[in-house]
Amino acid sequence: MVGGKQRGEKKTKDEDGSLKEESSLKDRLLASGGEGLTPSIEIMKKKRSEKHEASAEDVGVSSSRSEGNVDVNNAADKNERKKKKKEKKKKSERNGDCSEVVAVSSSLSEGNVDVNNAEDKNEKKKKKSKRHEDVAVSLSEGNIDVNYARGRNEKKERKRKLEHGNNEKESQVAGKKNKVSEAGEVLEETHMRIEDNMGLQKNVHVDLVRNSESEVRRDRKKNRKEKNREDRSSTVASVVNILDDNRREEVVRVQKGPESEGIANMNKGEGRDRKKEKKKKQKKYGGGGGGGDTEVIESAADGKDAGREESTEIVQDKVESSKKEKKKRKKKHNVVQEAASIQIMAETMGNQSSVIESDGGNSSSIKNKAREGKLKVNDEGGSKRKKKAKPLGNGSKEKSSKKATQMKKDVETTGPSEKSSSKATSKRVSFCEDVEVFPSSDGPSDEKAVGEDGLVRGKRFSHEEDEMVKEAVLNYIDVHGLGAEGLNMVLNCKKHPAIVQCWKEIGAALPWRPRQSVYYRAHILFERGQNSSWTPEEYELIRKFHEKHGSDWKTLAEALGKHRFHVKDTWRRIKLINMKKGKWSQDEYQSLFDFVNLDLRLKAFEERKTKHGMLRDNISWTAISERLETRTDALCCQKWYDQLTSPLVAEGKWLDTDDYRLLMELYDLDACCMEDVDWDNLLEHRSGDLCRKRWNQMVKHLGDHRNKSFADQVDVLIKRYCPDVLEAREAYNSKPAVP
DNA sequence: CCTTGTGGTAAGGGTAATCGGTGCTC
DNA sequence: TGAGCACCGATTACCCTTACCACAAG
Repeated sequence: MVGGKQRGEKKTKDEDGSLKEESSLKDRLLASGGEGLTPSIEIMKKKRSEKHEASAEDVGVSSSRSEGNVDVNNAADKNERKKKKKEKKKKSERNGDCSEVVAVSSSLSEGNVDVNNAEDKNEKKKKKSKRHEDVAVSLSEGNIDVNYARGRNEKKERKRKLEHGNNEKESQVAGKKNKVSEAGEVLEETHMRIEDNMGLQKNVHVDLVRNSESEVRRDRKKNRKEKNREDRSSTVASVVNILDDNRREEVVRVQKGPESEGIANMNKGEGRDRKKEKKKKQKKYGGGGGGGDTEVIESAADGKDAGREESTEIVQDKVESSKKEKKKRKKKHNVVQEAASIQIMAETMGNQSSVIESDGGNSSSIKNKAREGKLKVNDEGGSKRKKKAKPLGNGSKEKSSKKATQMKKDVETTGPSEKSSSKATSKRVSFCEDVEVFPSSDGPSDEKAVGEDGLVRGKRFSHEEDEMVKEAVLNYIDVHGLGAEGLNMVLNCKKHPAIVQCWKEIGAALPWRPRQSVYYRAHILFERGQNSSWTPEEYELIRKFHEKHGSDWKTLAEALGKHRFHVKDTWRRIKLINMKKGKWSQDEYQSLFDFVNLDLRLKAFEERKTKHGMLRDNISWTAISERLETRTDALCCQKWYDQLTSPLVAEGKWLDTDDYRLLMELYDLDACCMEDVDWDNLLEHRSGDLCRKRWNQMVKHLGDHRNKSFADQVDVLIKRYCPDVLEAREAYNSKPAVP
């Protein structure tokens, strides 16, 4: 409740500030169906239509465009046939041997499907009347996904049944496990329902194919309408006014101070307010802020959820008790009870790894574990890597270790990291702010990872560094004779006044790293769970927990035997109610571009703040994801940088801003096909080959539009890459970085 | 009472690894 | 037509920093 919903509330609460104005700006822009977003396009379109009037070559253009439709249909038919064949093949394989299917079981893929199932189920509970509509929505991604999902669900169904059978056997042994099998039944029923829905979806499928065809026609019609729009100049003027207003507001805002922020700062300013509110609310838990909602939902839930509900209750009980403990800090910590409840959790969840080392273990055993690799360390990364290693990133081990020693030497001369508190050093690291030439996939280079204070930030811990951190902690325990409870004490040193400053000493072992980073890393290394995959039941637990208690990740993490970061990250992945999977739709692409463009535009009026080396454009992905509603922030970010931004940027051969220039030139040129373009003279500072290469990259992410005519493709892309964003980006980049 | 230092935590931007689908070639 | 392979996109897990808070010591 605290996360998404509270954000929604907050937005409405802040209606007096400029946020409202900015959001209304955005609303206005979006309400105009993207037209308002593209003032420069309108200007260009006007120019272009004038050009058309002057020349009499329209016939050629339109004929070439009409060819696009034929291609689309042919391609669609071809794909259709292929898919049917594949499906047949898959079906026969599935019917062949059930046990094979079980053997194939992968906990990860299981998780995926079941999450969807669970989501579907929730939806059904809440909106039973809308059942069929929901199915249609979940399927709206098209034919491929329907078949794909169906195949996967069939597999899962069989697996589920077998697992269910096992659960029944176990249930005779233990009463608690009975509840798990009940939950299994619920899941099974969900599967049945989903399969029923699949039947319906088969029928929907035909319509979808038809729709996609008519969509192409609709797009073309829409494009023509847009071109004929007469009121272009007024739109341009209004948007320019809006932007000017925005500029003025920005000045006022800077003068007023950080009172309210736009989408670009939504995560920061607003987030802070939210945090404060959240804290207050969390303090009031006992009274049940938001508990009312949950109760209603819970009472509405049918009895078959009892199994899972109960397991949730166990966690919640644990949460309540832990909160009481927090309140009565001076009370003795009841280790036995905690361990017992964790044990129950582990049994209920079937999570063998959930038994965290609450007893701390003795230092020697920890050492052994660490050395034997029982405590999971991230050294597998290097050897396991199949994929092409990205050039810089983590860097090779030798390289990083050499660098580390070098840095260590450097820092030792200047003294240990006494000044390493985040406030003292924050925003002092001047990493590459030149967005265009930032190697998109590499992260900061080693040199750039070293800040003015000589501390390394934004660079992953190497295996050697991990070992050093572990060694330092264990050393501290040995030297101070902390014994069996040592690790526990160090990781919770605040509870032990005698060693409250232990991190000063431990952090000194890696003087080139901020103490905070060492602290963080040590917690990860010693606290992360061994079982990294998530079960559908765990997903459901997180949802229910968050619904009731908000972001108290630590408590939940303790109960689940996982690290709180990972619990939190998992929540980030599952929190969107309308989350979509699979291929991105054109609408999603367009929306992503619109929101990123808006964010970049707003940034043009902001100070250019120096951030740490891991950040690139500092785009507010969370805010964008919330608006997009169908993809998580991480997915948006990844889509943007991995696919929509050219890999040529990483190679230093291309700039992000060149995308805009290229498209503007192509739009002006109004060529019918690629051959008509004089690529060599398109951009002054880029070769023809490069321009063509980048064009081909852009076309790759046009989805259905890939089969359209060249001119139509330019139209689609110019709508995505609004030319006025070029100015905004240039304006932002030309500003001096503010620490 | 104020300031400073420290541990602790949530939030958020970003990366690495893996899996499965797709398309190309033979 | 189908097998084999490489590539690419989607997904998941994980990383790391920052901002902020609470609390204790000076």
